Amino acid sequence: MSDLIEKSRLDLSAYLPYRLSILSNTVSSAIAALYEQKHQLSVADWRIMAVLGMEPDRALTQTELCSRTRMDKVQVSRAIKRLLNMGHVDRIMDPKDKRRAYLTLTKPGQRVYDDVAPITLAWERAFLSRLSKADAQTLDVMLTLLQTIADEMSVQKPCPPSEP
Amino acid sequence: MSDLIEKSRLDLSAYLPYRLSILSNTVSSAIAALYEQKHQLSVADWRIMAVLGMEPDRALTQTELCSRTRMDKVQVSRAIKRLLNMGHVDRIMDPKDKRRAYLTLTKPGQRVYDDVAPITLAWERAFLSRLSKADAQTLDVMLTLLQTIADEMSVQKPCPPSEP
DNA sequence: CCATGATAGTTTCATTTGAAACCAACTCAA
DNA sequence: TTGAGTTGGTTTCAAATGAAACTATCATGG
Repeated sequence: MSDLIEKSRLDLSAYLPYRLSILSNTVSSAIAALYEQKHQLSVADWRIMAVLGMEPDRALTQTELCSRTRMDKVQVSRAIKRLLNMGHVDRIMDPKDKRRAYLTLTKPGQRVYDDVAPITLAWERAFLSRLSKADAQTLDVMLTLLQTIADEMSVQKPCPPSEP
Repeated sequence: MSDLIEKSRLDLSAYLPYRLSILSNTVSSAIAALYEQKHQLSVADWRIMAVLGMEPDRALTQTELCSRTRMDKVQVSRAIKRLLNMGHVDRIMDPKDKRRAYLTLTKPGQRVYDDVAPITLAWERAFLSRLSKADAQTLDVMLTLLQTIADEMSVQKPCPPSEP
């Protein structure tokens, strides 16, 4: 039997961070398989498109995309470059601030979005349908809680050695 | 309110695979921070050491390490190379089958293991202590279930076009 | 105005990664 | 035997990644 609490020996297969990592990878790659080959999109590319497609009327800057996707600005910059080349997104300069540009999906980009989004949602729905309604709700609450804890426990960066 | 079941619009922040990915990354990097700088170990390196340290008496081949860590053979090969250079693992040829070699932790490797393993376990314990005992058990069961579902849903590779 | 510093985003460069090719050793059937 | 196919593990090469440096623009205090 397995008990997550009382453990004193490190067994990878029972180790929470490892299990989370395996689970996340399994899920991510199963879903990526649904769009990667078909539309030549990387996970980063699709994340950008997913956010842009969510509110088609609202244009976002790269900085906003960073926080929405939790990717860093270099990743976002490169994904945008690819998406521009593929003609999936459009970029218009902010006339008020020439550093910024607003990004939206193009018509073809919208079509890709309209193809992929339902597929990924269907996957999620199929996945969750394997759980009871109660379990699905528990999972939802649990994930939120776990993320909160993880965030709090990440903040503890080692103090820099005090300067004399 | 959030309901994992009834969704028809893709909202990344409520999307299970995305949430899993963020959570896993948050946890992994928090833990990696505990040993990466201190011992110059990558996550792959540490996984190998964790498995080798678990049963110090038993020597494992790289192939066995692959399945225990769920890393592929290239990753394992490179991690082993680094660990050999650092003097943390020892490799002895199988006299019966010259392709194989058995790997174990060296004395210094053991010392590193004995330093790191308790730290990572302590992190996990601290994390889990934020949950009620009941929640921790629920989490354990849930993770096992989710992994089973994810595995099943991954198998469905597209059928190769039938040959005439 | 101008200097200083912050912001938005890009590029560079060294390192890491992944896939596929590769090598060497083994098995087994003819 | 031997030679066709496997298995265990490594190398190669091109593409992905990350950190840090860089460009360009804006904001602000003097």
